[in-house]
Amino acid sequence: MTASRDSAVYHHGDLPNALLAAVGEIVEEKGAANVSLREAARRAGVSHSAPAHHFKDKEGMLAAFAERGFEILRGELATARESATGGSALDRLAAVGTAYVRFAVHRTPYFDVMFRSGIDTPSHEHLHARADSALAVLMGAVGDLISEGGYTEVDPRHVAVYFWSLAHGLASLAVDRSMPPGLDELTIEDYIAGVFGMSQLFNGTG
Amino acid sequence: MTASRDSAVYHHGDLPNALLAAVGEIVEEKGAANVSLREAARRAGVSHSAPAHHFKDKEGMLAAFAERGFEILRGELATARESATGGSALDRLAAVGTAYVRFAVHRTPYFDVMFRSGIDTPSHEHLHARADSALAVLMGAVGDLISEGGYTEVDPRHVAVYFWSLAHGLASLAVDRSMPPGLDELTIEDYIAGVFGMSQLFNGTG
DNA sequence: CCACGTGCTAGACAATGTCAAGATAGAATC
DNA sequence: GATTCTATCTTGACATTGTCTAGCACGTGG
Repeated sequence: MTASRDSAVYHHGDLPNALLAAVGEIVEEKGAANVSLREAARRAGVSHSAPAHHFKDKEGMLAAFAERGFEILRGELATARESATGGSALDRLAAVGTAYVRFAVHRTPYFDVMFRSGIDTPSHEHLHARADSALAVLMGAVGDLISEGGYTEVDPRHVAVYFWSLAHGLASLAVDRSMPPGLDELTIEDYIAGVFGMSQLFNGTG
Repeated sequence: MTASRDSAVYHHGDLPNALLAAVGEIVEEKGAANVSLREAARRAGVSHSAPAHHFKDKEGMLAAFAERGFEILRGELATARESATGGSALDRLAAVGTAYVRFAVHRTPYFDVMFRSGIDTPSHEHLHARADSALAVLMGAVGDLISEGGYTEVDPRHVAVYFWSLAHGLASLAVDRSMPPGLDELTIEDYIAGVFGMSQLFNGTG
């Protein structure tokens, strides 16, 4: 309310949010590789070097955007896990994996910046923490499976990486729309169901 | 021999290759996001706009580099598949998946440009063909599994996407060095063995 | 009413992608 | 062997970008 005077307001009011919103638009329109500080500034209606005051540099702005993405992802993974409380640990794990892929598909700009914009996550402390926090939901579901299923012969770390690989891989393929040739006739949802359904084969061991 | 006179040779002799080699160096040193036409030209010892003559534009150069990557990948996948001829179809599939991940780990610059540089693969006809060609090896191994194992209740397309997701996901995580927190004590090879070993659970169905 | 700091602007610089125009050398043609 | 021809590369220019330095605007506290 305060900051919507016209155009030449000196103090924007909420520039960081406006800039991150602009980043989202740009990624959607032109891809993560074509985000620029100046374009974001233009869309927010501020001068070309205003962004530098809130984010250290270009990578800083992308990191802030990615941070927000990890927060959302964490929320969606947690929701999925909880809403599958009734089922088995495997069901819950599949639900988390499904939510992961859906996040990538429905919030592609976030996914792109988070994983394929070339930003070095570990070097951004805050971002790194948020990423771990989102991942912790998956790890928790894996922990459930291990303890509940009594998989004594399987290394829990392998199970964790297995599910994350599956989810992340399917998400990447889906976002790239690079399904194997002749296989793009099925919808993403079909593949999600198929791929995570295949993980149900875990029941075979014990 | 002919083109290694000194520096000021007008006709380089093999500029395209020299440029692509330079791209490989740059990606390794500064990441795929920081490749530039001019830097590549500098390393090849030619003028700043020489690359444009061989590759339409920056994306064209990256596409050519990615093309080369898909050729190598195809070769390594095919070799893996053949060298596991003795084993079961599932063994062969795991061997192909393993080779995929190893390619990503050992030839990271290629993998980065192929999958995370933001180039739009489908829009580059030649590149698209090479990508499909590499993928065909995986698809072939999946076909073997289906026909040999008699999996009547499973959609072959799901199996294909399942294995590709697994391989591509693990490859991405490995390249990003973003194993779940506390899980980076195992080597990539451990995880490759663990993850594809877990696929052996397929034997449970049939 | 005046310092004062936060939030932004203004101007400059080197680097980049891309385009237009020209130079150079080796092959083709006669 | 001289003359076109063509692929290959150079030079110069321009708009755009990231980043740096300096300065301006405005609300707050004295």
